[in-house]
Amino acid sequence: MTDIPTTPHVAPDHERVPRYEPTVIEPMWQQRWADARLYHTDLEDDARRRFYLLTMYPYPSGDLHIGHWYIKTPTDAIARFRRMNGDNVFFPIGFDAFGLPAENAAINSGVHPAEWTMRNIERMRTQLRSMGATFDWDSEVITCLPEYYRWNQWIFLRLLEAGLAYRRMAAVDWCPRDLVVLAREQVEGPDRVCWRCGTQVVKRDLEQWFFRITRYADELLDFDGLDWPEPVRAMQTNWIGRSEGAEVRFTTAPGAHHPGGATLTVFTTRPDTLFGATFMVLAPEHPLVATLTAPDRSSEVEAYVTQTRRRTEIERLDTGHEKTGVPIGAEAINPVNGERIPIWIADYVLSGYGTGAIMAVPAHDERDFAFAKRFGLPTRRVIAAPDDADDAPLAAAYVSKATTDRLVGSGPYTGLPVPEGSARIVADLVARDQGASSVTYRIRDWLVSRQRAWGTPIPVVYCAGSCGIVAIPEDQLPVLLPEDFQYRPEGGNPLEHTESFLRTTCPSCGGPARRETDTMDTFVDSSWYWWRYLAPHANEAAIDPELDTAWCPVDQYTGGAEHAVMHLLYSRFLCKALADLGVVREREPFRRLFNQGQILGSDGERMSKSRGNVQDPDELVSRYGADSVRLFLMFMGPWDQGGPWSPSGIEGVHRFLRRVWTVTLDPHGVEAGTGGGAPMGSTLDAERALRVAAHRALQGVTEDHAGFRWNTMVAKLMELTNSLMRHRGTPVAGTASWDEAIELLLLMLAPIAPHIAEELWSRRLEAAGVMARSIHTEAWPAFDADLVVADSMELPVQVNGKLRDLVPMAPGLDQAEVERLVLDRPKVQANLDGHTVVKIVHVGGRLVNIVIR
RNA sequence: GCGGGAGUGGUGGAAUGGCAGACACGCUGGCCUUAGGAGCCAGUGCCGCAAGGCGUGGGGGUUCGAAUCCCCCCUCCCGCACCA
Repeated sequence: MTDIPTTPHVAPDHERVPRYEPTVIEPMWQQRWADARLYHTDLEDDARRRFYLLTMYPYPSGDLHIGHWYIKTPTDAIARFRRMNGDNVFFPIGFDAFGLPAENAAINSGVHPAEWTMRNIERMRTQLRSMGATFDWDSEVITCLPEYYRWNQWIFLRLLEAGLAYRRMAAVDWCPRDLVVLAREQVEGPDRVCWRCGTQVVKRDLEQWFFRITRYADELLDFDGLDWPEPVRAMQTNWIGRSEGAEVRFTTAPGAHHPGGATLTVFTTRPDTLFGATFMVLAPEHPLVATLTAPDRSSEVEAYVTQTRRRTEIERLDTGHEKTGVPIGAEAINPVNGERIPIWIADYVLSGYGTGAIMAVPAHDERDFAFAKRFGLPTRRVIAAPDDADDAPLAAAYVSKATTDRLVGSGPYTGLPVPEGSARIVADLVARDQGASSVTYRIRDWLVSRQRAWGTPIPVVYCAGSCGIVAIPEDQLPVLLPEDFQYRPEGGNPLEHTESFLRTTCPSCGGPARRETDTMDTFVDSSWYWWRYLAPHANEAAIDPELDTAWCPVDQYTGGAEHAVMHLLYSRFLCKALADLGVVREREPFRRLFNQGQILGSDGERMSKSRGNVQDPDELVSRYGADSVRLFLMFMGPWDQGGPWSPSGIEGVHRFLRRVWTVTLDPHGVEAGTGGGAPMGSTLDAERALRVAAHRALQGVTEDHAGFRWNTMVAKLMELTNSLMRHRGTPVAGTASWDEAIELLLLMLAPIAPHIAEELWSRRLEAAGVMARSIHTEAWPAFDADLVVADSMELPVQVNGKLRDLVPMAPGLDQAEVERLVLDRPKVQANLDGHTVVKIVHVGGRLVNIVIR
């Protein structure tokens, strides 16, 4: 405990107690904290334990909304708590400053994206400061500045060298509204809409830059040692979509129009069903379709391929519609039994997954079953449950993978249990060079090209001579964005029309060359920004290796779950790639991740201007103060849950803070209209009760910090305040015990309601004539273990598990004494009447259960 | 369909094997006020005058004891979805 003397005797005259005016004290303290550089982190300090606390940096839209408060102010409470516990906390902030909204604003209003962005940043800095959060502004990162994006370019070149960045033609998703391609992760929902603007995307064939995230697919599935929420791990795992199975090589049978013998490889997760394959299906885009199609089938096949190409992806992926397809007039030979099966094409087989070809086993696959039924193709059962006959008829596909199932009608494998049969079939295929174990993933390489001007230029040129694609040498970075690009009414990428940018010389041959006009996906910027916070202005390197070693990985990251398969997956990928390149040390960027919930409007709907349910934080701050907003967001429920805004709820926490104010500054006050009702018992007993209340609160609050359980933490502080309020105006007020309780209350309040805690703390210091010092430099107190154990109690007594009585007794009695006291009670006796006591269960002095018959 | 999360008073929620409903909102009554959308006190799960009974989405089970653990089912939210 500290050495603060007893409560100054403020006159119990209400007029003498100043009002709680958060709008006056909050800006004042924010200024003083900034002047004192209270939250600048000395990154070189290795005397204290380091704690890197990161919260997702905002996009500078120009307006901070309540969601920013919901993630950032509790994160600030973590920072403040850890500092009080002696940690050297690094809690930086910056801006994700490239991106489309700035360009859209430029197109609409003519203001340059850089100007729009920097103006918004200026405004948002003020708003962020109004939270009273302890951001270290000295480390601010702004991604649209050359001192940042030149290192995006440097990273790009390293990836290019390592073969982790490449360019290829691909059918990509194009947003017709934003006029950009999108990464697969950025196309959402069954309607295939742009993640940013909600417009339905279309397919286009374009040359694009990719990052080879697929190389890390397996490693990205490993979350070992990471403390991450289950939903995000599940989403990433799902997204990566690892499937184990086998590739099986079929061959084509000779036909009138082709000699046969071509290899057709299929991927299957069910090699155990190979004997049940009754036909084969190729994706309409499969390269062998043209050569295998029989002449008399070609017009129908071509028509189907054309139709497929014309159909939108939505139609094609709609699982509801009836399956379509056509036979191509060729046959494949099943490698296990030499059987000839017909080859079809159908759009339910996707060219981009597996080998773009499947063996169809209608008996054991729902889709194949539906297809076979539609076109009258045969169905052959090859798997049976233990109780089924070998030829039990199938009303639907039997897709069970029960290990007790066995193979039937499968030649030499008949009778084997499924797992063994599967393994034997694959082993035999491998031995005969007709197949191999295989793993397939659903994740695709990360498409990073964007046809936009407000982003990091991709640092390559196209040589007009014979050099081809040439990387800009490292010492010529950054490739600066031109300042004079102009938006054109017809849209498109202005860089394509900016001659000063476009025309350059080839670094290889010195001849004329054209610059790449694609810029990078802004998710590249956000995939490594936390390293840059450590040395935002360093000219020598993107990442300082010593600071990386000292501070990374990030200890705690907080932000929304909406980036589960975008930002959070890209960041893990880039970390692993940079580790392989020797740029950073660790292979995972964020040790512990927390996703807050979403704040809804008071109508329970998503906040939106059109619904008119938006809560403007600035307005709330000017009405209630930042501390009340912070506290309400923490009090409304578990942090990961979010929920609707409640206008009366914030009144409730504001009322609580006023009570804290009153009880601290006016301990002897008595409310008009009450008798000043002194609680029962002696002052000594009351003092002890108050100390017990304070130390129990401290114990609970300390525990709640570990799990970010803000709601119960605030509840405990309310309880303590209620206890103090009950003793206000009694002889207990102003005693040493009272002062201890007040002091603990303020210290516990400091991380979550930093302004009022600081103000009340300073007033107490001043009144006591002690030199001023910030409550935020105080140590987190330790609770007194003797006080938190009960010294008297009411023992709950159950009869057959139902509560029947509460028996007052001293703790520490032995079981015989407890039983005597309990069995003496009339209420207990009444319940035992006419029954036999079978046994009495004692639960560690906390409860007794009498079992009767 | 697959994966994940959740279901408790009028409301937000608390309790993760041991007194269900902490804390707060709202509501009711009272006090005090020139007044108050301020402050203070008391009450508030449901049924019942009471004694008492019932009660954590539904059903079953394990246990001396279940909101909590197990099995089956229902509902809602999120993500993925013809991925072979």
